[in-house]
Amino acid sequence: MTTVDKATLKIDCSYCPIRHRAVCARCDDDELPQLNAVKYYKSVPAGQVLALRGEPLDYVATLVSGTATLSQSIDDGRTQMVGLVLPSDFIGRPGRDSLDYDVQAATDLTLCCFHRKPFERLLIEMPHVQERLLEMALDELDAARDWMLLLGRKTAREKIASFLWIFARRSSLGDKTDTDDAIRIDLPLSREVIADYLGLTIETVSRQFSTLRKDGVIELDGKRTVLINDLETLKFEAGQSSDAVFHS
Amino acid sequence: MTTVDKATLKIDCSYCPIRHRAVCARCDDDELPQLNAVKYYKSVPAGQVLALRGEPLDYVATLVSGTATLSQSIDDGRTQMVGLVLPSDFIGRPGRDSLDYDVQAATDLTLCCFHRKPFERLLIEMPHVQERLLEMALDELDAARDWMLLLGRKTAREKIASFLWIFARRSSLGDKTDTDDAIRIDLPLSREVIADYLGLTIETVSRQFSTLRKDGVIELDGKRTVLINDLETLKFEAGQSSDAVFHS
DNA sequence: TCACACGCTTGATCCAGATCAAAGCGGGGT
DNA sequence: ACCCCGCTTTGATCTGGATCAAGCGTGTGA
Repeated sequence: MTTVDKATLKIDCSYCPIRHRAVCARCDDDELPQLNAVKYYKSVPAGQVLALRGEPLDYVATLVSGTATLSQSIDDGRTQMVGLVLPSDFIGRPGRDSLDYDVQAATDLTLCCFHRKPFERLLIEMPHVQERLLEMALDELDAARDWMLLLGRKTAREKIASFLWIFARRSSLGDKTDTDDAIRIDLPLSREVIADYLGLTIETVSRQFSTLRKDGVIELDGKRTVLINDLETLKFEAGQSSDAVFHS
Repeated sequence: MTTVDKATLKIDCSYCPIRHRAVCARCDDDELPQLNAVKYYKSVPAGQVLALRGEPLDYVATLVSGTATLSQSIDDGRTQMVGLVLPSDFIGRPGRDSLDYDVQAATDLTLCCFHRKPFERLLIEMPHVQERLLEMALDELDAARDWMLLLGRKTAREKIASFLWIFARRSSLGDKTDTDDAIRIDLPLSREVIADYLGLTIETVSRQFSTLRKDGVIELDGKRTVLINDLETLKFEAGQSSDAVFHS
């Protein structure tokens, strides 16, 4: 809504890097023009707030690049991150004009946006989008429930290990080098955001990073880069079984 | 799957007590026969496990009466409840034959079941069901995210108060006596299940109930019945703002 | 009628993680 | 080059909730 939005060149959906993972994943090629017609891109600088709890939001969007956070808070300042938005994830809620949490850019973002009303019409006209949205919502629900186990029952060390495990798994899938070479992770989040994500304080986060390093589970290269030598060890530290099942 | 299932008389959907809240809520009356044709009822005794993490489940269902729990656990025994299933809520995941968590009857249950495959066909044929399912999934996601704030950032006292607040709000809506008469809640859950829900131990749950009683926030009548004199006080104890927004 | 089992409460103690406090240490601006 | 300023690490201490350990009721079956 502020003037920070900067329209980006509109790319044809067929060249979109997340074409097969986003809300449009199930669309046939001949359905794409309909989406193309109403979508628009938006760039958002790191730190900007995209939506505030309860405030109207007139668009929905797919994240094309960058990382955003979803968070809830209590008035005394306590904050809990309730979701991480990664490329191909969907932002916004069709059928309601405000969200129950805040959305903020953790890095610079590129969004593929739709005004809410046209998008809701689209949902009815294109069942493939609706189906995919349902599937994505159910996946997010499963992820949220995994996170509840972490928040309610895991120790600080397990929390940090689980957190790293998520990124490690994601990047080791990316390169398809499924082997056990060391994995390098660039965390897009500050210690404070990590703490809010895990239900810890920054001091505890920092200490756990240090002890995991001393114990040889990880190596640190600067503040934001983590090297993982052995995925199995990390998985073990994360509390094992919970993340065992792995779909699609 | 075991022989404990007991078929119940099949009731016409139009007389169903949850007709307007469940997955069928948006269906027109002339769509109901399609549902009627494939649904079947099932009674489940308290304590029975409906589904285990990762094990195939050949049906999906709407809960008609009773209370069920969704839970995750780590092998060393730590358990976290990740959802409460109340009448009109949906159990199961279309498009996947197993769940990521365990489902267990907390009380005797009545289920309105569909075999999974026919239900998936139904979803495609009846967009109203698909739409409603999406809406319900998004509502659950919001609820899960509220719960993440509770698990990650609230104190034991706030957790107990929030827990009671959920039931209080639900029952005060039910009777439509929106006034501030004392509200009586019959908890369908044991202390152990409450503890697993809130990420606490039974001892802490018990102590917090006691101190809330001493502080005059609640009264206890037996182990499972709670009286709430003043909803506002309870809401305050629960950490206020977080639950402020209230849809539909 | 008893007893014993199970769910709950209450008490005593412990400890993981919070809180309070003080250094490091980059990186960007002048 | 230097100096802030914000982020991070590390140290010292405190504390809320966990853990360990008895009791207490009440319902159930012998």
